[in-house]
Order: sequence, then structure tokens, then C-alpha cells
Amino acid sequence: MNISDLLLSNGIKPSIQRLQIFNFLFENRIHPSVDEIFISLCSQIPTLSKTTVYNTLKIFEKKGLIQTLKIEDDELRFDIDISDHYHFKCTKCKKIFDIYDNNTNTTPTLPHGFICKKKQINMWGLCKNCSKN
Amino acid sequence: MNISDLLLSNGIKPSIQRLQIFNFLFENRIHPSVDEIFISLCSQIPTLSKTTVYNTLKIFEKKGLIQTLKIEDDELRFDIDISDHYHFKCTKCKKIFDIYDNNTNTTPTLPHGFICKKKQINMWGLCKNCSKN
DNA sequence: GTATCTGCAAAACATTTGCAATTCT
DNA sequence: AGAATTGCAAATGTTTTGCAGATAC
Repeated sequence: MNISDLLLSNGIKPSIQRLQIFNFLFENRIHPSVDEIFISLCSQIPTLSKTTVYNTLKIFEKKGLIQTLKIEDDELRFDIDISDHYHFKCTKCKKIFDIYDNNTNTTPTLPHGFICKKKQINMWGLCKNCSKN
Repeated sequence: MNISDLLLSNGIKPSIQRLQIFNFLFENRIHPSVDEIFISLCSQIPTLSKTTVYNTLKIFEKKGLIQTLKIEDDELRFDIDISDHYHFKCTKCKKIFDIYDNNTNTTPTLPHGFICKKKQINMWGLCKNCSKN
């Protein structure tokens, strides 16, 4: 299935902007910020505005196609990987790593009556490279 | 040990502002925002400024006395409870609940070489009260 | 032709910064 | 007096909003 069909099947009309933004997220698994997406697509879509990037990402999240990360202090980050995984931010090199772990049960038991709809696990520390030095 | 001594033993000079802000966090376990702290203490300390609240909270976090939560979209929340626990935000009543669970291992296994220094688990959904209706 | 989408400019807000006034010892 | 703390005002930077023009069906 191509991206155009994927958007359509989620009730999103595939405009050029939306296709390119989704494609960027798909090709670049770097949890980009709005600014990174905007700057990267400016050359291909010279009329692109940040407003459109914001709007589009909001639609994608609403439809469950991406998730918004709150791991940075100052700005939002976006992840096209909506599978059950976690994020590790290296406080030295600033990179965000995806952490997959199928063996550990990382969902805390909730009190009776609580219904969890979304979960995010964020970790901060040193990555493999940065912990060496 | 009183709050004044607690601050001193963490290398923080206990000014009136710092004592009151710490005391507010200690007495009100509601994960308050800067604004909530500021408004609540204004009547007791008429000259209080938000800058001081920001500065003080930053010092407290740096010294490990509190933790800063990134569970809200738009503002920081502060928690005086630095024990290993998690947060659940009800998307209906907007309250933030503390979740304690000693039985579940909520720390994902990290790839070799990664060193975790801080972890935050955030959940969103409906609390006991709001899920009833 | 109508509804949706896009994008500019301005607004809104939380947080930070510079610096002068204040406080404490 | 000297060092640390406080607080005002301005700046910063991200995200949102209003609205007019463009686009799609």
C-alpha cells in the first residue's frame, strides 16, 4: 500500500504537503521536530508554512498514524513508529533512541477503575557511544 | 528535620521564598504548575515574582529534591515525591494521579552500554471517577 | 460552486535572560 | 562592604489562531 492510500484509508485527503510530511517521517526515523521537518521540506515545497506542518502532524496524531513525544524540554518530537516501544534521550549527544523490549512488562498495574489509553516511557542518560568516554 | 535544615543539608540557603515554595509542594501533592504555586503564595509573599518561582524550582530539581514532569502539553509540573512512581493523567478531569507499583518491573532492558539516569512513565486515560460515566 | 486545505501575520503563552534593587551576614 | 538572592521588564521561542487566498472535486 502506498502512502496516498494509507492516508485515504485513515480518512485523510492526501495533499502534496501531507504526503511529503508523512514520507519524511517514514524515511527519517529521527523523531524530528516541527522545525526539522519544515526545513527539510522547504526546498521541495517552497510555499510550505510551519502552520501546515503543525496542522498536518496534529491530524496524523489524531488519526493514530504517529505519536507526539514529550521527551524534549522545549519542543515537540514526532514518531511514526506507534508500536509499543520507549525512548531514551542521551543527555550528551542529544540523540533520541528507540528502545524495544518485549520481555519486560513495562505497564504499571493501575488501580481498579482506571483505563489507560496512552502510555509513554522516557529515559534519560548516556548512550553506548557517550558512556565510553 | 524541618524544611530549613533539609534545604541547608542540600546546600540551599533557606530564604523565605524557598521555604514557602518547598512547603507548598510538601503540603499540596497536586503536581502544581509554576502558576499555581505563584498564585497560592502571592498573598503570603506579596512581592513574590514568577522568576523566583522558576529559579527556586530549578535549584530544587538540580539538587534532587523534586522532579519536573513533562506530562502536560503546555506547562511544567512539579512533584516533591522523587520515589519510583508513575503518573496518570485523566484526560477528562485533568487530574494527575500518582501510581505506585512495586510488583511490575517497569524499567525496559536497555541495550548494552546505555546508562539510564532518569526515567519517567506517563499514562493518559480515564480515572476511576470519570470512567464510571 | 462549495467545501476543504494552505499559509501568512499576528497573538498567545510559558519560560529565560539581563540587570538593578534588595537582603543577609 | 560583599556575596547571594530577588524581582521587574524585556526577550525568546514554540505553538495557536484568524482569516484570506488557493486548491480540489
